[in-house]
This record gives sequence, structure tokens and C-alpha cells, in this order.
Amino acid sequence: MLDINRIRNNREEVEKALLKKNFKIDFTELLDFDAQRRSKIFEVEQMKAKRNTVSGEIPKLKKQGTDVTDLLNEMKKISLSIAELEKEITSIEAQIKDIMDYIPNTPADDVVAGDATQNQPVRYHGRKPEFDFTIKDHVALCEALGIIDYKRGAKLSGSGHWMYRGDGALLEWALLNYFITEHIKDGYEFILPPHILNYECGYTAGQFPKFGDDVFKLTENDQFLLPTAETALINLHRNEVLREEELPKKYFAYTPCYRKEAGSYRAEERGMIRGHQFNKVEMFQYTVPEKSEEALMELVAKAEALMNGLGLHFRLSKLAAADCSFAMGKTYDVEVWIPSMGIYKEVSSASNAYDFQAIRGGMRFKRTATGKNEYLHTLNASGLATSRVFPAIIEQNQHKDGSVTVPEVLRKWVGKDKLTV
RNA sequence: GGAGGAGUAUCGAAGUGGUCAUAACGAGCUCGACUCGAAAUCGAGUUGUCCGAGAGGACACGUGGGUUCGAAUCCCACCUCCUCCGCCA
Repeated sequence: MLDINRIRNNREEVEKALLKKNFKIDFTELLDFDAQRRSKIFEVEQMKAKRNTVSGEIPKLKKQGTDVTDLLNEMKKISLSIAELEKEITSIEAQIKDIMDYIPNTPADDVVAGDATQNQPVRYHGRKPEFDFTIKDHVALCEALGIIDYKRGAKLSGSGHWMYRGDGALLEWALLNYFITEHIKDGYEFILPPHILNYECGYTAGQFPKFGDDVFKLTENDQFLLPTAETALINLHRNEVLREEELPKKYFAYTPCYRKEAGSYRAEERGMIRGHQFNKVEMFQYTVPEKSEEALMELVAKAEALMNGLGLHFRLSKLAAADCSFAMGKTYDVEVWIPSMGIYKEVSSASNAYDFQAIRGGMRFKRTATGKNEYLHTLNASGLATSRVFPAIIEQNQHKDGSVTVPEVLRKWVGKDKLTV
């Protein structure tokens, strides 16, 4: 949620920034509601002040034996007027919220306008693997190796589901172990949150109400299956005031991610590139505003380091405004090379939400110097999503005979150097 | 799932229809005094949001409604926690 004071005071600047995300809005209606709200609040508060005064005097007058019947009648009228005005204010506030809830975060100044076509590669890591034989895609390789069972995944659930088995399960688990070990080394706290979250969690994250259809909703209680651990981690400190000294808070969590991915699967996204359930480790930071850019760079560097540790070829891209998600003001994607597709696919998205999510979730900190509460900045980054890293390893490390070299850092968990048919 | 109990500031807790909710009382914390220093003791301070240029005002006792001139207090619904029973990895 944007700060309405900012819209009131810097209307054109905000409108312009939102245009970079291809979001056109005229704030006239919103600001009109805002003005109405404030004037009505002023009115109702004056009435309440009177009611409070008179209500305090009534028992005194009664004690003196004065007849207060007329006074009671008058107060009754005032109470009715107050109730009416409050109803109007509630309605105006609901209309304001309806508008605000659908306005995305503004992109940072250094983020370029436009959609994904305007994304800018920042740097490339490792060498693009070259093969002197006809390569296979990860689906063919995994099936031949017997490490991913796509057919039975679909049999158990439906399309867009797969099943890890044997060395495949070990390799998947090894990735998670590798990520976890590195994050702990860097001083991040390990969280295993609930996977079933309540509506408020989705609202704070920016998922609801606009993107509510993207998640699996449970029929009772407005609960849903988390689409990413970010949705859980952003809510750890919802409606809390943290002390400045305890910042930054650095967390990471492992959870499966459940996503509807409604619409038709694109043919090129076969296998495990896009599924309804995938494993991901998510990094998260709560920081003071002046430190959030630094934190974003740290998260990006961590994601890159994990990828370098695996020895994969990948690149870092800075997203254009309209490719940043709803709640985010700046995003870097780590994208791994998928040889069979001939493109780079996102394995990590590192974003700064600035105060957008903090405002939605009432997350603040007390600044020691001033004693005032201010909104936190929140940042998240995958570290990493296995479902894209796995196929990249299989494809980039494949050999002519269909065997696959296991990255060095994973061998202690997989128990072998090479997966063979 | 059933029965009962509870939710008040950082914590414990008082308040059960109106002159004390910036909340009694106790503890913690911060600053100061005393001290060589510390403990003890004494003194002061210690919630947030909204409206307002300011003066000031309003709101908040788990959440949302209701009754009333007036609600922490009475009524209803919901949420969370605790105890017991049932079930269960």
C-alpha cells in the first residue's frame, strides 16, 4: 500500500512513477474521498468531544437533583448524528481502501519503464556450456535416469506435477541442504513456517485482493496454500514495532510453493520448469529505510554465490518496472541457462518492497534517535528455487551417454559424483 | 469435535455502568541522586493511531457488532490461548 500522504503531497510524481509500470491512474477521485474523510472526521470528533463533556456532567447534575430529561434527549440526538456520520466515514474509508488496495508499488527512480522486453542483463557468470553431441532436455534425461517420474506425478495429482525418486529425490534434497547450510553460515535464522496461511498474510504480501486467484484457496476460513515462503516471512512481524537495534532481521525458510498457474502450459515449459508445486528456499530481510538498498545487494550477491557454487552458467538481470511484481519497487532476477530451451530462466528474484508491504502489514520500528515509529523496509530473494536449478544442472552437466555430473558441493549429500543410466 | 476458563501497557495484575485508562498496585527498562564502584534506597520518565498550521481534540481494554445520554464493565458473534475429555502422527 502506498502512503496516502505521499499521494496527497506528490501526486504527479506518484502518477508518473506508476506509469513506468504501465499503471495509469488519476488520483482525483481518491483525493476527493480523502478530503471528505478528513472533514467528516473533524466534524464527528467535535460532536464526540461535546458528548464526552456532557456525559461527564450528567451524573453531577443528577446528584444535585436537577432534572436532566431534556439533556438526555439532546444527547440522544447527538449520538444518532454521530452514528450516522461514522457510517459515512466507514463507507468513505472502504472506498479509499478499495482504490488503494489495487495500486501497485512505485518503481524506484533507477528502474527503467516498460515490460520484460526492457529488462537489462547486468552481468554473466560462468561459461555457456558447449556440447559436441546432440543434447537432450531435462525431461528426457531425467526419465532415462529414472530420477523424476512425470507420469506418476500426474497420476497422483494432475498435470503440472512430478515426483522425485531415488537419486532425483537425493539431488533435490541435496540442493536444499546446500542452500540451508550457506544461509546459516551467513547468519540468517532458519524458519519452517506453516504452509496454510490466513487471508491477512496474503493481504500483507500484496497477494490479496488483486491476485487471489493465483493461489490454492482452502474452502474454509479464508486460508490458502502459500505460493512462496515470502508470504509467510513477511508476516512474522505483522503489526509489531521492532527496536532499531534488532535490525536488520535476516530470515530464510524452506517451503514448497503452491501455485495455480492457471491457463495453458506453454509447450516449451514442459518438465519441471513450471509446476503447481515446487521447492524453494526464500531469504528475507527487515531493515531500516536507509539500509535497504545495501540489503538488496547482499541478497543478490548471496543468490549469485549459491549459483556460482553449483558451477552453473547464469546471468543477473535488472527488471524493468512493469516486470517487477505488484508489491515490489526494484527487482533483480538471477537467471540460469537452460540449454534445451536456449534461454535464461529465473531461479531467484531479489526484490526491495521498500515500505509497501510494511504499510499493508503495520510493520514499524522505533528509531532510537527520535523515539518515533517508522515503517520498515522489507526485502525478499529466492535462495534458490530448486525446480529451475535442478533441470539446469541436469542439462548443463549432461554427457553424451546420458549421464550427469553432480556438482561438487552436492556430492556429500547425493553420495555420488555422477548419475548414470 | 465436546465442556469449562481467560484475553487490560514490556510483563504480572486491579478495575464489573459515570469525578481518574497518559490505566491503581507490583516488576522490568531509561535517566538522575546517593556510592570509590555496585547492591539497596530515593526521585523522574516509560503505548500507539488518527484529525488539526497550532492550541487542542478524537479513538483504542482480543476483533467486530448491539444495548445506553454514557460500556473495560451488560448482550451477541468471531478469533486466540489455557485446562479437562475425545481423537491422533
